Amino acid sequence: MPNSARPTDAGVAMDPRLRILTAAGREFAARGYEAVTVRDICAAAGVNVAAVNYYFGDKRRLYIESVKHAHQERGRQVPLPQWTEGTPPGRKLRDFVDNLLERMLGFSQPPWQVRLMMREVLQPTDACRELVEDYVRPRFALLVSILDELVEGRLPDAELRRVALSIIAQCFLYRAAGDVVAMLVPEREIASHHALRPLADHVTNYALAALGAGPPIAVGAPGVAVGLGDQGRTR
Amino acid sequence: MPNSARPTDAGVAMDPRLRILTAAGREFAARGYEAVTVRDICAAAGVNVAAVNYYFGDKRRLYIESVKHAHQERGRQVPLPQWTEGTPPGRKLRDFVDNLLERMLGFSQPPWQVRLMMREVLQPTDACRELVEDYVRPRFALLVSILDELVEGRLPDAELRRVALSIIAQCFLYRAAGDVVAMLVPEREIASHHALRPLADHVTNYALAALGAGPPIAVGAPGVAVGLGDQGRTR
DNA sequence: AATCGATTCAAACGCCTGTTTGGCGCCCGT
DNA sequence: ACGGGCGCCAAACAGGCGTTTGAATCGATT
Repeated sequence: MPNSARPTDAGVAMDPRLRILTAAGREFAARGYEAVTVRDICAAAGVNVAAVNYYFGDKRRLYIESVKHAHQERGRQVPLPQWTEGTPPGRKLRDFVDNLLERMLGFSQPPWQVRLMMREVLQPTDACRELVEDYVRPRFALLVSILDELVEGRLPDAELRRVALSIIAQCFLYRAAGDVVAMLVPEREIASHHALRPLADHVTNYALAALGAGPPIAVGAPGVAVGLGDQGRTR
Repeated sequence: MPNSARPTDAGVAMDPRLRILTAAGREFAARGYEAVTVRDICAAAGVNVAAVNYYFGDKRRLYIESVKHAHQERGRQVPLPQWTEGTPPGRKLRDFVDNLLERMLGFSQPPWQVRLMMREVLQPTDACRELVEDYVRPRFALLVSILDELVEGRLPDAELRRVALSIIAQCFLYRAAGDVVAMLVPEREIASHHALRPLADHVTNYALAALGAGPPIAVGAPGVAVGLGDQGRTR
């Protein structure tokens, strides 16, 4: 693996392998595996067609590598907040939802990586099982444990898992079906009610209310959480 | 091998146009537009390759037609229940969720039609906007009106729409990401907690509790709705 | 019987796909 | 200094793609 690129080179030209990897991720995310040609990717990455086979063997393996790569990148970009011993579970839930939405909708960075992983979720391929075990399951377990803490052990695990899925589902919808949601909701409402923070508050309050750990959904200032119940509260 | 089918033949051999339409729907639903070849479809439908272009012009238009066809078929298969004047809104909500899940998961019939429409939702093409206006929007409006009735006008429309999306999201998750859900939940739990009826109850109860129109999620017999609140109740 | 339009077919048409090839030039170890 | 190997490339490859063609077949009408 001696490399011809000047080791001190920066910016524009990086490791061709990496250029291919990110270009492939972007393309696959946007248009799907079958619709993207090796030539597309190589053009976008500024390398020769043969480079894909040289570095990755074939298209399929490039795809799998690009999914893994995107997943790693994403994990690095949006880490979970650190909680102290005394952090109340309601606060943790709020942070968790906030973090999940930030990851999925990614207002602060290009969300193509999530879109790529979303494809795996929607139609699992070889890369999927690995992705779930490494990335999804620990998160899911964390959410369940937060909920458990929240209801102080009053609910069986099976029930907790269903509630956890209900929470994830709401974040999932906006990422996976965002285009359709935008068609169903008046445009001005998107900005005011469907931005990241208002959404996170809605999902959290909805869950807290359903669990009896917060007041019912009520009329109030649209985004700002209304009535924090007895739980610790956000920023 | 010239077509032996008498015009009066039943069952096996029907209008070739229709055979192509359903074969195409099945294939597109399973593997996506790009991955499916015209030759695949024609082989499955038992017609010559040229038939696609003869009846539909080209592959793209066949795809659009197959989406529309699947949508119509699906609507015919699972009609909404009829409500009388006095039906309480809680009951309506329950029926609505039940119906939505039945449509989406389709325990009673092959769900490939839903899968096809799901593809449109996840990555809209030309067929999508039409699909949303004809099929999704009226349903969505109905759900919002049920919720409005439920809270007796105490919530603004924007809030109602968010709650409606939260409900839809939960049904959506199980259809779109069913494979991953199955990986996250213990196998025996799938049958007991994630069958149609228990799921519908969970989603409904979750919503009722969040809106303050029912008791919080509580421990109880796993599937059967526990505590119907003050709302009218199911079958 | 002859005619006509609609339907079906085998075969072929370009084009584009993923992949392979063989050679060119550059760095690096000895 | 210099050969060997590594990275890179233009070009070519075989096969599959969507689509077109022109003739064969059929049923109903004249």
